[in-house]
Amino acid sequence: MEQASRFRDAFFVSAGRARQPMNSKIRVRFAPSPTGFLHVGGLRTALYNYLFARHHGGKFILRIEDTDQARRVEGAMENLMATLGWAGVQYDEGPDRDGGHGPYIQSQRLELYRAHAAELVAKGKAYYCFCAPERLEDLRQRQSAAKERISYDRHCRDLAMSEVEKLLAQGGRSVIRMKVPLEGAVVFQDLIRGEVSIANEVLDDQVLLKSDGFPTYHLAVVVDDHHMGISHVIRGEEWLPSTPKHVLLYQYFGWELPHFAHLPLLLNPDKSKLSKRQGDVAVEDYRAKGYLKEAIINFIAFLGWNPGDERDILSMDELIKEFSLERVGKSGAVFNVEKLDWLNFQHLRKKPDAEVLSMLKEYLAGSPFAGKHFDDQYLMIIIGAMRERATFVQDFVEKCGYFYQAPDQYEPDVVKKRWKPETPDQMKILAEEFSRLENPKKEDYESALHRVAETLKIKQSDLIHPLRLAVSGMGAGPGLYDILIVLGKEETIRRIRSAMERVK
RNA sequence: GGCCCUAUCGUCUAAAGGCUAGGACGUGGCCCUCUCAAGGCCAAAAUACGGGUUCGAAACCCGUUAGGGCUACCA
Repeated sequence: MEQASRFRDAFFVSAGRARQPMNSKIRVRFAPSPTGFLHVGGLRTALYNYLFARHHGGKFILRIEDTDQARRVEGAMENLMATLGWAGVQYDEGPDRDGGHGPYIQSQRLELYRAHAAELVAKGKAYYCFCAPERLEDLRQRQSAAKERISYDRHCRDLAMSEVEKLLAQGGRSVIRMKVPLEGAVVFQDLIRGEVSIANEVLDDQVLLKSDGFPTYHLAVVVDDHHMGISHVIRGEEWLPSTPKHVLLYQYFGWELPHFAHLPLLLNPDKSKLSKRQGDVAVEDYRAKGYLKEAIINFIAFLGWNPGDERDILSMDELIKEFSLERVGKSGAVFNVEKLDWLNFQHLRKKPDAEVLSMLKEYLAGSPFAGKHFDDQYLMIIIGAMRERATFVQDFVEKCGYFYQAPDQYEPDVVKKRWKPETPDQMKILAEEFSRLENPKKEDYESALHRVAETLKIKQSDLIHPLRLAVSGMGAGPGLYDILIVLGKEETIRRIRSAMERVK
């Protein structure tokens, strides 16, 4: 495909050395704004950056874009870093990991942005604007009412130098805006979308430096990406329309352009941009629900990318090995939880027993059974019995509470179907037969039940189902004899007797 | 409204102009079976529409339609 070859050309040019994909010059970044929890879309962007960097032996940088003081949320940055760490998306440079390109928090780089804004003013590529917010609001309203394109009317673009100096001396509020050419167009290459072209006339004279002295995203991202040596800007598609402004800024500064790759958006089931109010979007939410990081990473990686073969369960190492921007698709992907559940099941199954055990113990500690002690050996048998039935670690408890506590109720539907008038008498005989067993194994329970069935001239299943109900209170679960082994002879008999009295 | 992006089963996707459009989740059925699962087998299910280009189009071009994104002194 044309797109693919374009990508290779772009890539090898950037590598500076043909046919040499391993290049330490590759530097990418994830640049979230610390306004809350890490969004799953954000995690995917971070992941693709990370995979791209690792695949090519480059560096992955975390940069905090906190240039909007109003939206600042206390602790959000720490949370972001912790969640990234939990997910295994490790950055090489970041606020707490200096790589010589810091600081990695934009609010600590204000002087740099001011200097660069001043440079553009001096070059005639930007200008001071003294328009009041009220005037701009009014302007937008009028444009909107007249169905005109909404943009700044460039009121201050051609103020005389003397006028500017006078207004500045008066100490009025001012911003610095970029001077967009009135004609022509910006054309740039996107690694995922190919050539993108936008006419200059539809571009706004974007504010670069706000009146509070902070830069806007557009200035900060260009300045930082340049000074941090970013080779590939891999970010969400929502940035595609403002990329021409960034391209223009690179030109104004005389800097080399990085490669751009705009990722397709993650979507709600109704295909709108993934958002709150249509389900969980914070990575934290999924973590709290018991999803494994392996499943989340695997799932998110496949939303917009695939390895090109028919594998669908991949580890982080395999993702690193297989990942390429060439195989990233162009259209948005719906985040559908059913497949995530299946992947969680798959990844949980792949975990060694010992690891599941420690996760189970951790979960138990926060459960209603926290006060009770269950030894490891006991829990291990439960894990063995429940593996094929557990999608989440908590299923080892919630789908089989009877392993932790005698049933206090019996599922009415199952009672109706399996518990006949003659059942209590049969259970009594069965309990007596069990009581004669010594250190019974699975087979011993089985043959004991078989003997009772023969004696009573009934089918084994006429005993099996009521017995399952008696010991578990449920109609579904592991093989009956597996349950009995876990419970042990005494507990089994106790539960049979209890059920004889209580099931009705 | 303007600009930009996108369009293959319900969902995630494969097919780089040439097989019967392949796989996965989910759904339904069958097998296995003491239940529920797991596993196995089978099935239903898609190239948005209309024009071109071509011997040949899901693929390339144009248009239409639909969806989405952006349109701030937010990022």
